[in-house]
Amino acid sequence: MNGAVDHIKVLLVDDHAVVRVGYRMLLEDSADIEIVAEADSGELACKRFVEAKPDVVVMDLSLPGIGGIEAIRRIIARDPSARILVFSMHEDTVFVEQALQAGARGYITKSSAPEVLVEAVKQIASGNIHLDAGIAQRLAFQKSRGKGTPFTDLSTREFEIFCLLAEGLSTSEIADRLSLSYKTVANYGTQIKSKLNVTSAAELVRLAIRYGIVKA
Amino acid sequence: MNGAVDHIKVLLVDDHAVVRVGYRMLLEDSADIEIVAEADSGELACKRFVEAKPDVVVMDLSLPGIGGIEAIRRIIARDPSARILVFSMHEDTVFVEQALQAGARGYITKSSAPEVLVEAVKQIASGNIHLDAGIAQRLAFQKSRGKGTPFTDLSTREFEIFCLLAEGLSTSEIADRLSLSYKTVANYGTQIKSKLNVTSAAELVRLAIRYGIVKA
DNA sequence: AAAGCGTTTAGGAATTTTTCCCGAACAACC
DNA sequence: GGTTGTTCGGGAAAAATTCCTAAACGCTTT
Repeated sequence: MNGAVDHIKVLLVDDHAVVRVGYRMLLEDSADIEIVAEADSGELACKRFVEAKPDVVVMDLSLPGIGGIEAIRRIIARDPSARILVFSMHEDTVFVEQALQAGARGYITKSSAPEVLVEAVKQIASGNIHLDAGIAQRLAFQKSRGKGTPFTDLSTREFEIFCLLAEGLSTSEIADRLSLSYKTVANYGTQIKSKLNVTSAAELVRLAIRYGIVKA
Repeated sequence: MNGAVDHIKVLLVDDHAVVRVGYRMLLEDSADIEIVAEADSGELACKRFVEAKPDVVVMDLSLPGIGGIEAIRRIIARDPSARILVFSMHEDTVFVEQALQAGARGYITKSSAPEVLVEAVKQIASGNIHLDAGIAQRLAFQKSRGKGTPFTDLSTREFEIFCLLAEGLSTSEIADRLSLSYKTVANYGTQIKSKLNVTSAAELVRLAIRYGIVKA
């Protein structure tokens, strides 16, 4: 089933037609790679996958409709051996986690050198996985302890303070509202950021919004 | 000075090499268009512009270093007749406003059909302006109601730093990226919050997300 | 040409916030 | 009874923010 594949059939998924042209040109420069289908939405990607039976799917995450993650999930549901390479502009580990959990076999960013894309496609075609080096490192660090949604290992109090921070309250305002020492809240803040693996208040807020905990 | 140009020399500016390959292929499919230079940063774009004297600059906005808006401003400062087409993934009118104010002659998004890019380059080469239809409509609608965004009284530099703050970069990371003193960026941060009438980083991020400047 | 204005840049100093390290109190659980 | 996790907060150092000030630059206006 696995092992070297001499002729690699690829399905390209990206909502920007111009970008797809770039991928196509780059990949077909390799004699053993052929683009057999393209899709500009998650739904279409699933349909094209069934039709074209590609060896590798190269997929952007930001897609109209069901989105890239859900598209991966559906393709994997149909064929658990599907080989999907995510080629996203998001370096955020939350996306990587989601993509891998959905069944992707690789994740590289659009900041990668063009050769990296070709290399990754070949790696994945032959049954390996391929992660961007920097991302793999961060992910490993993150995964060393903890799993599931980022919030599962927050305690009740931590989560409460997290929500207030995400809403924009200052440390002293929170201390006031919860009748806690300023120090306590400040220490919680540090702890929360550490647990959620973010370095700034901004990232914390975006995480909260992404998970619907506060609205923008 | 204007009128039909039989041979259009183009400068391509985008930080992703893969994407540049796509543009190049697409544009050079037209016999009368030639890519005479490429750049992957704002600074390099300015340098290449002086060297190559292109008829049209095709430019992404999200660039490392000084950023796309500032790059436009600098190129226009050198040559007010420069013809710059912005080819961005941001559909938000805030960016369109900033780009046009900086001197761009056109704005299309990466969701556009490939032919639109070619068409826009030709339009701009012959002295016209070219705005994506949907964007033009929204911009006109907004202007008609006199409903300015909260960001209109941010200067170019302020807006640039605002975007980076909203993305979650720390003060020192921004200083590093823009080659500015830490103090300068810190002071900008205070100034920006004051102008936008927010008191915390969290509120700033939410404002940015609400207006589509950064994604959650 | 000179004057005025806005923008960009940045230092000084005081203050506030964050971070890291530590420990106590308390409940729960095996 | 010991271990573990949660809550709470102090101390000290480090980092960030705020407010004030000012130089340099380009642009406009008189």
